[in-house]
Amino acid sequence: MKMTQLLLPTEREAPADAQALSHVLGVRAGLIRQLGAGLWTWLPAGWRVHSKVTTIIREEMDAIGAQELLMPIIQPRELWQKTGRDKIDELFSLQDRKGAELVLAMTHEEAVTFHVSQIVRSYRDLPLMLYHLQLKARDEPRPRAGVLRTREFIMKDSYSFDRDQDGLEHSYQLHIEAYDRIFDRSGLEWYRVESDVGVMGGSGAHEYMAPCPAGENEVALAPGYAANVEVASAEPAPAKLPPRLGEPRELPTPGKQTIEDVSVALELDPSALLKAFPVVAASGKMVLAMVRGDHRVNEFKLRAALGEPFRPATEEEITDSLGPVGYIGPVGAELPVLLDTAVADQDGEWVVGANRPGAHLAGVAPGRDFAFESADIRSVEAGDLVGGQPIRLEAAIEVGNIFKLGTRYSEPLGATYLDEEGKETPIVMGSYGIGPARIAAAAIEQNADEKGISWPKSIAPWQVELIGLGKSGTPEADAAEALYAELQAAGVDVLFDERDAGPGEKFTDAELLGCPLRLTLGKRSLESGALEVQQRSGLSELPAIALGDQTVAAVIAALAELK
RNA sequence: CGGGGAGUGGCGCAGUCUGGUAGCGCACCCGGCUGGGGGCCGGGCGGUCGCAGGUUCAAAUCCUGUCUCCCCGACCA
Repeated sequence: MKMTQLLLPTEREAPADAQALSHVLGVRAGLIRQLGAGLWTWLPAGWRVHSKVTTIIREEMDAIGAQELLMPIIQPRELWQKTGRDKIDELFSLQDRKGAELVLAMTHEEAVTFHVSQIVRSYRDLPLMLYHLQLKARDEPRPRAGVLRTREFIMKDSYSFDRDQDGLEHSYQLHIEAYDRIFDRSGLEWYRVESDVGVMGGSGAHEYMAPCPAGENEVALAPGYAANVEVASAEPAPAKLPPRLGEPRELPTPGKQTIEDVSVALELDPSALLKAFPVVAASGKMVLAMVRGDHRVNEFKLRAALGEPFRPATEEEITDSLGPVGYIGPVGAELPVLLDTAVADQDGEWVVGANRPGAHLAGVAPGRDFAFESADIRSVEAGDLVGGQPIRLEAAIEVGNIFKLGTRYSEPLGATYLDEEGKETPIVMGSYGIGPARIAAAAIEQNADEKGISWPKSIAPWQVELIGLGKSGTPEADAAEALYAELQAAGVDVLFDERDAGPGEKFTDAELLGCPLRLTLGKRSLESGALEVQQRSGLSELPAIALGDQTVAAVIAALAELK
């Protein structure tokens, strides 16, 4: 591609409202432009990146025997009513001219299951894996960070259909292998982490996380361990408890309602206090969840422990059933107490609210002074141990997820088959997503420097950028033109900057755009008889390549050396 | 949805408080010079100041309403 024919609107300055690196550089390098909130156009160079990512995805999905198809984004609402997903706030809704209710698909479980339910009749038709690359639309409450969280985006989603749980495990394992290869080949640093299965149930899920500063998620990492903080479990540092009292003793704490205030007033470490978190479950049951004062309740874990969604209790509910907000505790409470394992597993006495204004109880021992059930309901903290190793927390963006659905969709949509005994059985499903745009954005975030982007070779818009110096008609410009033609003929993925512009402008743009290998041909090159070669990563100079019969072969060899 | 901020030429911004001929840098167009890190000289094009209504002799500027976008949080299969 010749630069003069390319729509590549590079910008010297960052858009004023951009924060995330992938947003700033995506716009400055001329890859993407915004149309509205969470609505982005991929310009030619950016679309090349996107296409390279989707090509890798297709190759690896095909390699595990998945078949590509294409399903509509506009779908009858009725289908979504059958699975109950028509209630989701993020679902875009519309009507046609006849008033028929339609939705814009957020994913395609309903559609693919609908088809499979009609087509698949026998156990002989299974297993089956289907995928497509299609737009998803989500009415996000808050799109942000350029292309990282948008209202419309292309997603690769695949679906597996098996006879039973064992079959699902196998399909799931195939996807793990394919996904590992996809993210490796895309040049990302990534982790496969355990994730929350969410309210939809299912028997297991993993997320693929790419660490980057603009990431919206946090992952807990230790040698041999990686999990979304939503589900991560680790061993906490022990609470720093004062000497035992042997029985509860009331202490006056007027005006001290927060963990911090109470711990300062009593001269205790926050871990010596228990934090009470009253919640009301969807069924109406009220529960007093308790964690250590220095810990935080993890909503995902708590929901899992309760077995149903919940909301925090209102101030009125708290006052009616316990005591004044700021002084509530488990002793004498009429509510079931759900105590975090970090507390339940340590023998000792803690400080809790006395359920009376201006008072706390010290010397309270779980079990002796109040009954409880225990569960892991706290969020891990940096420094907690897993297998004796401290964990660290890192921001990351979710670039893919894999999910064991079970019969969540096959049952409501009637996707069944007849087994060997002629018995009607629901199909066991899995679903697997990847966001190519997020892969591109994560690659920018992970590899950028102060000059611009530094693409992994596999997904760079072009692998090579050839910069021709000197205005057209000069010998050096002619030589550059000739070299470009030879590179093209040899199948090299090359962008040729033959603009009538100054060298500074060309170099700066090349560094912004971030093609892995830069070739420079100017008057100086003709004098020395060699082409200058620089790799974008680290901006380090590589050995010059002699101009002549072997130039193209040498360029291809230099390219092969790059990661 | 709560909090904060912003809409003035393609981009980045000033001007708004204190109403009086719409400006600057970059980009763009023409001519010339320069030609290995966004170079120089000269001449140009381009904006009903987000939108609607109001106040006024006069509104980018004051008032009312409204739309859009961004950031933090909530939310997020």
